[in-house]
Amino acid sequence: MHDSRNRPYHHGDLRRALIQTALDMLHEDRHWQFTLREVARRAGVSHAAPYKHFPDKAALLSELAMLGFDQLRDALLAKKPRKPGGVREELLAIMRAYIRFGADHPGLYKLMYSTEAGGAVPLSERALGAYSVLLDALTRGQKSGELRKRSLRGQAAACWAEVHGIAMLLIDGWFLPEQIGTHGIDNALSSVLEGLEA
Amino acid sequence: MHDSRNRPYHHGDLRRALIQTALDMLHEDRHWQFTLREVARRAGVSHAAPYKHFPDKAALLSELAMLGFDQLRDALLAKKPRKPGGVREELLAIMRAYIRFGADHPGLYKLMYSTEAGGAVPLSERALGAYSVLLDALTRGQKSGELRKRSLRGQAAACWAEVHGIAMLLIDGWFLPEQIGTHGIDNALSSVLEGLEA
DNA sequence: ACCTGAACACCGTTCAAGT
DNA sequence: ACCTGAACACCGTTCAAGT
Repeated sequence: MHDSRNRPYHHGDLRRALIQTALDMLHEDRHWQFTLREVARRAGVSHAAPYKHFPDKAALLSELAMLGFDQLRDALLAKKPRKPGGVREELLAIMRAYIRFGADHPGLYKLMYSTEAGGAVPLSERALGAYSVLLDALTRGQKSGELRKRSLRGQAAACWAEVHGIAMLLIDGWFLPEQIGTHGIDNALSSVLEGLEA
Repeated sequence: MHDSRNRPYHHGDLRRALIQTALDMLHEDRHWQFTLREVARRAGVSHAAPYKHFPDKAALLSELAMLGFDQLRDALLAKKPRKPGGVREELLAIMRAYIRFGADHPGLYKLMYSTEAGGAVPLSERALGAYSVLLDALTRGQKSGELRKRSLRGQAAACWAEVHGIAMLLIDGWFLPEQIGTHGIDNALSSVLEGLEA
């Protein structure tokens, strides 16, 4: 009962197709409350087919979250100024890129941080990839004397919480972009950075 | 088919009982993914009974979120230092109380900020109650000259995002309390405040 | 006025059976 | 090896019927 022209019984790469379909839905809906059956439907397979590639729905969500952290790391690395410049500029660029990633991928971003979704082990290897971009910049800042030589973890926590907070508030509509704007966000980021500077 | 001794057919105050039961479950489970049927079960009524008091599940969640913001406002007001003191001490106390509220009521806190849950209008009247505690302190700080005379909204955004970020990261297990600790959190808060000071 | 029980259209998940 | 279709135990929601 399948269309033998362009839908063979064996899908070929259903695992990848399911992931891509889910990513599309994550982007359309701005949240991760989609059903596994709907993903299967859009991928053109029966609702039982996904279970041959993922043990359960949580496993698919977890996979998506890990891919999200990879994308986030890449987004942060891409925004690193190529010219030497000050560490402050670099940190600002990283934090802006972080917030933009959240605003651009609301569903995926919320999934990445939701324990209900995947039971992803906090600070798993994949999340550390993105985190270490921030940590590296702070380390350089302390070495060059631009930042106070305080606990790296504390400084990282301050930056991370600020960008995570801004991203979440933006995504959930608490910061109206036309009210707070890029200007207001930059002010908030500057406040945090000034507190770290020597 | 009901127990006529202590469970009359007419519950009496089922609406309040449903809210209290849901609050209990929110506290037990650390998230708001409970079922309405389970709330009804624990309240000792049929799964259809809640619909006589709330149009749908979202309405109950919305009610819980609004009560949460009231509680948050009370928690912030309770922590205001009674003696004059500096605005910095006052802001620190407010921010610490905010984070503690989130850590102490993880399920309720996440519900309050989740758009998926209630479709609660962002910055509704009830949320403004808590927000204005922060805004008032910042206003006093600008008037007394302790804080730079910049955009109030920007300063509030910086503080709010920081405490919201810390609360969310704590709740979801990204900040291990034994690793970051009260010390690390205070450092993060100080970084933000120093950026606001004149 | 307030609550129940059956019913409907969904889920996530399992499993024998098909190709 | 990979997918389907029926089945099970759940949901949220509705509605006629009971008290």
